[in-house]
Amino acid sequence: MGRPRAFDEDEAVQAAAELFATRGYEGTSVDDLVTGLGVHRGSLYKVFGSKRGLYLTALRRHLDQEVLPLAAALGEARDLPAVLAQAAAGYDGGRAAGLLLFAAAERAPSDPDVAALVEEGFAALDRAIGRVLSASGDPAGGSPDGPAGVLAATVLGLRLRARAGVGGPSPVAVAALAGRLTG
Amino acid sequence: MGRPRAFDEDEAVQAAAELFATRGYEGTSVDDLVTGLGVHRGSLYKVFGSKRGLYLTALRRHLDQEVLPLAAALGEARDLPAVLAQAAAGYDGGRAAGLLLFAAAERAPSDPDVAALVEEGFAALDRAIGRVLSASGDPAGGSPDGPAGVLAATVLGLRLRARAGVGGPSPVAVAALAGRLTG
DNA sequence: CTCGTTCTTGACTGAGTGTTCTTAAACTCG
DNA sequence: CGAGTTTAAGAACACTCAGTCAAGAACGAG
Repeated sequence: MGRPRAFDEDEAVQAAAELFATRGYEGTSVDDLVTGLGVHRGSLYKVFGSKRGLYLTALRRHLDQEVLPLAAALGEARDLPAVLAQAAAGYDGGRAAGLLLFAAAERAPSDPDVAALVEEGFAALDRAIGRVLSASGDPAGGSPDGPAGVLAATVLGLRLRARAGVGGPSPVAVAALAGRLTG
Repeated sequence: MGRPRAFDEDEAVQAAAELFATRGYEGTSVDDLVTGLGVHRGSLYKVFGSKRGLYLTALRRHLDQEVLPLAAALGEARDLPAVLAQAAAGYDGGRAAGLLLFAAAERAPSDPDVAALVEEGFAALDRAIGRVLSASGDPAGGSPDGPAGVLAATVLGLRLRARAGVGGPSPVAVAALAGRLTG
């Protein structure tokens, strides 16, 4: 009963994720969200409670629908160079690229809830790369504080360079370096 | 002639760099700067023209006095594992850690002047690591699109993880992985 | 001292911030 | 058709934003 909702909640969250991923949390105003999502102010606050609530929802969705599935797919692979090159090129298909990155740099230091989500995303990347390393016969591959964490950082750093848009290593160079570790 | 300036310009720029590095560009208001620097609004605008002008000055100073000297020092080293571990732990001694990181993620995509400075900082890291690789007898060490760029990305990613404060690889793990590349 | 210059000071501007409120519209159920 | 409930709509809230202004204070030069 009651008046039916005139917008799709998941679509709105996804659109919000793209805005936040592009301009960051502080750089995205509620007006931007209202315009970009086509959802009225009052409705946003009724559903998500606050700008921060919408942000957390968007980040949660980003993890569930983009990061974790890709991490799972990476973990199935056996070829480390290909995995790293692919992950660095676009861990989420470019849809909301940068949300996790931005969350880590901008919000996590001062927002524990964001930090928890960021940690979850990082851990998923660690595990996926660790699985590939273990499958390649790497003895320390599965360790939490092993090479997997460092390589996950490499993926993040490559995406940061790509985001800054100032040029950086090509996928070939990434694959070449990864080849040295396995070969 | 004229009334003498009541504040040290370089001190003010450094304090601004620390604020921007902590809260980002959008997250730092002019009021924050006025309070944190102890310099009056009008004086800030007279000297730096705008908030953006002060930001560019702070980033420029960060590169000149923190990033470039450290990159030069790194390039003198011969031990890749030690270099990477040191660079990842604190490429600027922790003073304004994160300014370059934040600039790359937040401002570079939409501000060409910031992008140019970020590129300059990245290139310095690339060259420094490339020099170490070449000194270790790495054939592709000196190439611009070689392993050095990927390892510089690793350093950035490690600093991003550290900034997020959610745990990450230890310096030991970093050194161990670097050891595999040289040994 | 006076003049010209530079810097400081504090109040001020209009636009933008996240959030809330009231009223009307759209639906289900009896 | 109401009654009850949920959402949409638009205005309004108090506050903060980046940036400006005119007036005065502190200097060097003549």
